[in-house]
Amino acid sequence: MPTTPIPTQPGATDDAWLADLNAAQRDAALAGLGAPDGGAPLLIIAGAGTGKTNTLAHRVAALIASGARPESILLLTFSRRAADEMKRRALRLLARAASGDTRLAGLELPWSGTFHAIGARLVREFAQAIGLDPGFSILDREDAADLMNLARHDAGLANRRKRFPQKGTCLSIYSAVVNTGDPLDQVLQASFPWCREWADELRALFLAYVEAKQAQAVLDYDDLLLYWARMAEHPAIAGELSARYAHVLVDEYQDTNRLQSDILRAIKPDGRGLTVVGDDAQSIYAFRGATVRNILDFPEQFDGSRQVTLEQNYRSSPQILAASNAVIALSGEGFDKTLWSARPDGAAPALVSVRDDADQAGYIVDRTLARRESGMRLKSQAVLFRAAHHSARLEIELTRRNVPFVKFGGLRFLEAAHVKDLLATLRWAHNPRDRVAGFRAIQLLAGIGPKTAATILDSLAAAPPGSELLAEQPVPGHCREAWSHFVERLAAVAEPGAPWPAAFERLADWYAGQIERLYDDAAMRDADIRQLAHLAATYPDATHFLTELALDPPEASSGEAGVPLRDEDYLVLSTIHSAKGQEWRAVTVLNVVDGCIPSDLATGDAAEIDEERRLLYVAMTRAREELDLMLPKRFYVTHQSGLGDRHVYASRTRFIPNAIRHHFRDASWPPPPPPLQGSAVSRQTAIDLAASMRAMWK
DNA sequence: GCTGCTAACCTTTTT
DNA sequence: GGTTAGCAGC
Repeated sequence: MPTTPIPTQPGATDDAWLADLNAAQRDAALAGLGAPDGGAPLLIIAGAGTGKTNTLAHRVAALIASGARPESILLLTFSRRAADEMKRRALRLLARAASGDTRLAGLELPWSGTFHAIGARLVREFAQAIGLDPGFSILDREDAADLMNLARHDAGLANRRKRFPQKGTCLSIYSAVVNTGDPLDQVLQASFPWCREWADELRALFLAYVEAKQAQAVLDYDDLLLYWARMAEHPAIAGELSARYAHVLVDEYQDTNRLQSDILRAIKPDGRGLTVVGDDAQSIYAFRGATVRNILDFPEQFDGSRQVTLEQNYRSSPQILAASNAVIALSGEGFDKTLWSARPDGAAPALVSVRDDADQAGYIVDRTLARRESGMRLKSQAVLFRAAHHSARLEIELTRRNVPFVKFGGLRFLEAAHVKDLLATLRWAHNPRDRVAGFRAIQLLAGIGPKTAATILDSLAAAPPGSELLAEQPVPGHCREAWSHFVERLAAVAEPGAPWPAAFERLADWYAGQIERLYDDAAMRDADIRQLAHLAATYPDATHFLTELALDPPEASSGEAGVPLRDEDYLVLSTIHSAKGQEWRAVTVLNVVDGCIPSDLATGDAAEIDEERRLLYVAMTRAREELDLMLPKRFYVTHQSGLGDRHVYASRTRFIPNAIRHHFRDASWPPPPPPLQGSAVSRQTAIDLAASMRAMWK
């Protein structure tokens, strides 16, 4: 550990490594640095493209330079990618500040990651203290919904005369209650009014769901936060955590929820040593329980807090920024800030009218290729959209014209049924109490269905823990041989000290043998299984593999082609949500029409509409030089058979009313055909082509 | 009790 | 256009 602090105190503003920061950024990076307790609570309001990551990285570097131990810094970001980026930049800065000081070699920031990932680590660490099996497994959203469904059936709610909410809806309601801290009735009233009549049944169902999770030693996503928050209420654990983390830094604070702010308050009750960064104008996760109140009320919640506002935008041309500012200015409450840009002028953002989906795709492929011709790599261009399926037509067109692309958001690798099959099997091998995993895994065998699976799981649950009863389970006679093969592979991968990833590869081989029977398109799925085995080799053991896969899944998917290699060039397709924190030279936003932005499904109340407006703002502010907003005139109605032609006419999004129209320029595609004017030759000279045609045959 | 078929339903964004 | 519940047949 460094013993002599590198001479970087507040005020030492002439240090070379701070020279790239403007005054506000420097203020944010260095505030309260000398204070032994980390200094006053700090709120950094960082507008889009104002160098937020860079500023935070400088602050992390400055903390370490002034003597903070890297393991005393808790850095909470919205993705592991963001955490890695932050760490990379901070280390580079430190190296510069110390001019090659060897003490900095190999420095790590061990406590950086998402709330959920850090929560998983801490809950595992304190598991014994809170009466939890440290070997607990983590349910992703689908697994959690499956478990909810089991509880739903057990409670006899699945076949009521009047339809009871689906498993996914039940889970959403449960999750909303946990994350917002609001009572069930209020959540139902506000977000699920059509389920109000089921309040009592839902309450009973949620109790059964919680009991099932506890009996099976499984945690869902919400539990990672909930257990963290609740255990941090106990003085002994709170004391330990606040002593351990002298500095807590939170990125994207506008997208945190009530439970997350509870956690922060438990670790840093007076907010000293706490830094939060965010932009209320980019809050887009209310549907997940995030509340913009966390950031808006920060000054009231923490006495004596300091606030720094970053307003100089380094990303976008003044034209793009002006248009984005105009869009967001029409929204209501927020911190006062006016972004300005010193970047060179560019073209005004375009509102591109096209006939329909097909023309929209055609226009984008043409423009993308034209930009690449003029030297802009595909990777510097992105297409953004509200919902994952909006890009379907474009994906077809890109494939047809051989333009490589990678899609972020939407259906992921891990959600594919075959990948889930194999992971469930591995999970069950490691946690035999995990009923959802077991239920799925057992039924992979031919001739075993839900009834046999349930019988086996019941019989195992009744058996003393650790017994070797698996092989003797009552499977039908014709499955006996297959069953013993299965049990043997399971035992091999679960055995303590089993060779990793070799044991998993054997399990994958076994599963590959089942694919043919289970699915029609076996070849593609087989390739995915091999890729999964490949991925497994990059983790030290099964627990890390399963935990990190559930929390930081590989995020890109690109159809059947597989993820292109890092150095290949490809066009980026992304949901707006997944585009958070990124930027490209040219950005195209699909379907900027009412019904898509705002989504038809999110026009309930003013707050929802405002969130959709911020979504458009986030999309627009990703662009550096060129921004196209697509306006397809005609929308095909999706729910019709075959080659139906039913469609509706769409209109420009309500977020760009005529009052701010002057920030945009109009374009359309395909371009109108050139007027038939012609030259003098074409009009006057009479050449007898007809005679020459006839002459050919004479 | 398993498997395959038909009929009905819902359709966003993510850790 | 995809998933889920219920039913008939093996």
